[in-house]
Amino acid sequence: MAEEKLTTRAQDFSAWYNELVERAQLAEHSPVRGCMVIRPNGYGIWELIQQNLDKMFKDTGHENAYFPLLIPQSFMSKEAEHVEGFAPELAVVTHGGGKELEEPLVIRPTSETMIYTMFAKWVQGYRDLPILMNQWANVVRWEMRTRLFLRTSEFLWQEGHTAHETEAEAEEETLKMLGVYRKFAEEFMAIPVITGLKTDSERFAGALRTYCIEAMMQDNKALQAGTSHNLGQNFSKAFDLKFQGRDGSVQYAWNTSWGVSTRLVGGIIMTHSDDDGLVLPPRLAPTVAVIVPIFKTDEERASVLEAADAIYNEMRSKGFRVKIDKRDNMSPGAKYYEWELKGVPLRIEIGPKDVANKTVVIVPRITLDSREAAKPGRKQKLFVSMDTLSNSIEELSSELQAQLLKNAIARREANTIRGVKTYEEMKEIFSKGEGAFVYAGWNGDPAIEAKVKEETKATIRCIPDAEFRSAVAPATCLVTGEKAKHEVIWSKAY
RNA sequence: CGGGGCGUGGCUCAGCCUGGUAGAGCACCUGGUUCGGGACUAGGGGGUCGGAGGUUCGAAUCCUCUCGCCCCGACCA
Repeated sequence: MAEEKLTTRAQDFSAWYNELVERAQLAEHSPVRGCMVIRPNGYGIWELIQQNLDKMFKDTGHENAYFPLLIPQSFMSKEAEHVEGFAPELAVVTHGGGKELEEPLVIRPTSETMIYTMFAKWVQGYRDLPILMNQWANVVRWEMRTRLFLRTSEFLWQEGHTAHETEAEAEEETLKMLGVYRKFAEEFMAIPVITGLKTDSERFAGALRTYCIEAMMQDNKALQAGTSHNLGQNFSKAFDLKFQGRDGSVQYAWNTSWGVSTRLVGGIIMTHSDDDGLVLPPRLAPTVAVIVPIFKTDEERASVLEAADAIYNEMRSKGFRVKIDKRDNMSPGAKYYEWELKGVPLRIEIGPKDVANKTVVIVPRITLDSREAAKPGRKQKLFVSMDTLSNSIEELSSELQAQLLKNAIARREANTIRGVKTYEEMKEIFSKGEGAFVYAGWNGDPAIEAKVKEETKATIRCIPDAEFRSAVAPATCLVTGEKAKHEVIWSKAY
């Protein structure tokens, strides 16, 4: 017995998450309060997120740039709501080179103020628009309570910033990028998301409207996985971002900003992983398959390693992210547990019998409905030919990817409650720990939203887009009984 | 910032009440036997007990102060 088992999700979801992140060597707490060190296993996931999202941004016409970490404090206060929203969580640099600075510099919590200052210099006429830009960066928000990946004082993210000639164009861009996020969540992270509009209380400080993608974690709490803001002319007016229009008049530009962060890694963990450890969607797994050679005698060792190496080299040359585990101080069983903990989607076992048969055994990290069921209490074992191994890896990867999304959708639907009749009923639901997504009518009054938050800890995650709404829209506000203005989703959230 | 808990080899923790300058399991190193679901065995290396001050012949242990971390709450991606 080497390692003890993880705390299970049922025992303590929060402890399960923390143990998993550390034991799978994704990240750990740094010597600096609230900041995390992202280890290679975790950073590899982020790198794949970056690569794939970056391609999607470029395919939609955006370019990357980089703006500075430090922002003059005065910039922050130019937009009234913005400063109010971010002031409490700013880290401020007051000294440089041993001397007190004339004006303190804040470490960016987000870069609107710096970026629109620069955009203002670059834009004179309508022909200079649109500007479609993105940056990959770190930001700092001095959070009171932190959790690895989900909320840390410093985090990595991308922030897209655009400037447009018209309000309609800005709105189109805002929704387009929300769509990109949704596509990425579903196709790469295998996380089903609900798109929708934030209420005023959850809106980005300084935005006209904030749209979001919301996902349900395994404890039925919501995770805001990405946001896309229509900033209107709030920042262009604050930063004097003007252009001369087609009619000759001077106008303020229309801006959008949108971002996702390393929080997505936390979302992937909390959506798919199980009591054995991390489960990763193949498309974002730094290692898609690990080869474990098995042998007893020296002769077996030689032939098995030769075959395993051949397979390894062939798969690498074909571009598969595979690893081979040749450690000789560990039994195969111990290796299985370790790679399962680390979330590798496919395990390829190769022993003397396989070498003789020109086959390997592939064990998928989760059960695939598309394959023959395993014997009770056992894992699925798939015997595949060495000759067609790359096809098998491709097929199994996409089956596993699809299975994860399917499982996540099923779980979300099973924990979604529509048609709640009374507020008491909803209170009852949220008092029971498990949580849910509760669809209900709302009269649009922020005071009601605040009251419910106070009494249940649940908040309005979003006003869902049409495709997510109930077939029959709730006619009345669940709390007041007045005519409902919107159907909204209530949930506890991270 | 309020409430709770904790700082002792890399990790998890015991020792503290009833002071006598450290101990276990895991991990690590070396050898042998093992290896298709968490191996066994023999030997070995590594800590001055978060920090500072105090009491004492003597402090991981008692006292004071301090720093940090974790959990719960208010705030948030």
